[in-house]
Amino acid sequence: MSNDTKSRILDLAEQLSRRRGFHGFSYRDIAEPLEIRNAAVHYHFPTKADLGVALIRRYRELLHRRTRRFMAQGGDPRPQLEGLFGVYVKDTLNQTICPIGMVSVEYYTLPEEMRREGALLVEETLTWLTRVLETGREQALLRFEGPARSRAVEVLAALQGATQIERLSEEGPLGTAMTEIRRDLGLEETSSSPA
Amino acid sequence: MSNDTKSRILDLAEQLSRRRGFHGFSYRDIAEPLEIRNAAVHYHFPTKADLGVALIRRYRELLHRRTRRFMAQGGDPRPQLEGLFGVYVKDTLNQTICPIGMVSVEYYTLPEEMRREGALLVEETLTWLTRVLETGREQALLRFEGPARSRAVEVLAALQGATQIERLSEEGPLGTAMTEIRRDLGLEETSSSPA
DNA sequence: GTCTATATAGAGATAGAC
DNA sequence: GTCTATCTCTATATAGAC
Repeated sequence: MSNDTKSRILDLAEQLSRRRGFHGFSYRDIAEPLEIRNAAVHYHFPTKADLGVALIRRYRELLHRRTRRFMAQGGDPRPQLEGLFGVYVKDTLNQTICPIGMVSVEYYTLPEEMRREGALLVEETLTWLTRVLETGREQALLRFEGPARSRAVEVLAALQGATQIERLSEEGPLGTAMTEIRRDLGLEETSSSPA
Repeated sequence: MSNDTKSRILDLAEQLSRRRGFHGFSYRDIAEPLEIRNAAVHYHFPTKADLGVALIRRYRELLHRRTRRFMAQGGDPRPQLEGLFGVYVKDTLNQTICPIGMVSVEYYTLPEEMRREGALLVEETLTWLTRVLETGREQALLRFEGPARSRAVEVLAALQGATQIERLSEEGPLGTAMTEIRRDLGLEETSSSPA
């Protein structure tokens, strides 16, 4: 069915844009592997801006699905945090970066609506992460000073930056950053990611 | 003289690439404001790859000039650290990001030699920053646990990420990140950047 | 919903005169 | 060292048949 084609376009476009940047892939790069024509892609997404907006919007919906339960009824914040780390680890395995980094770097060349979607993604991510950190501190599972929101900003920035630097360094900056973040939050090293 | 043209090309190309990404500007964007022709730019930089490599190499040389004295004979590491912060603050004022972020995000679409230059820039920055942190700890001016190199990775990643997120958030993530970094390093808040 | 065919614009790059 | 002129390629996008 056609809905399937639309999803496959989105899947591929998301991978390509997060690997090569939004201007680093073309309709041809979408059409060829899917064995459809250029015009078929335009049928589903008339302009590239439409495609870009759909991409980020879908990513936001994924975030909502993953965080809804915690936002509604709380719970152990540690798996939430490790889940976030896992997203970035997966990105490095896939040679991708998170959409926030993509939108940030190409910001001034992107259509207005993509910028807005990117801003919403940042806001929603920070709101959730702030809640995770605050809950962890209340439950004495995390230990840190200052506003939880500020910590959330630092953690998000560090994860995003480290995932990008991963491409330019052989020493595993993401793993290093995660270790340091855990340390900053008073989280003892567990099974994964030894220093 | 022609040398002047070459410098002006580099100046403009650096600003454009760090504002819009390396694929976000064209020879035309260089030629027009400088009131020269497309071909004149190609005379100085035959290919865009040549231009990109020259850009990062020049940035590396700037880093060397700024850090040479400290690397040679040490000194107070605090102005070094604040100088680093200042670089990122200036970036947000200029609507630019550091070249590491640019190269990282567009990595898989960039010519091999630009990738290598980016990797060198990261390595040299981390070497210097590690030395700054280590020296600060030895002199009891900074307080943190774990390897200085790991801290350096986290700090660099956080600054890079925060500078990017600055474009997507109104709450001043870079200032927030700097405050948190200072806190993590046991640096008391001084004049600038209140929480 | 997908196709063929094509319009239009812009990119990076080069030849050769001055 | 800079110019005019042009080449080639690729991009996004659209018209209209099936």
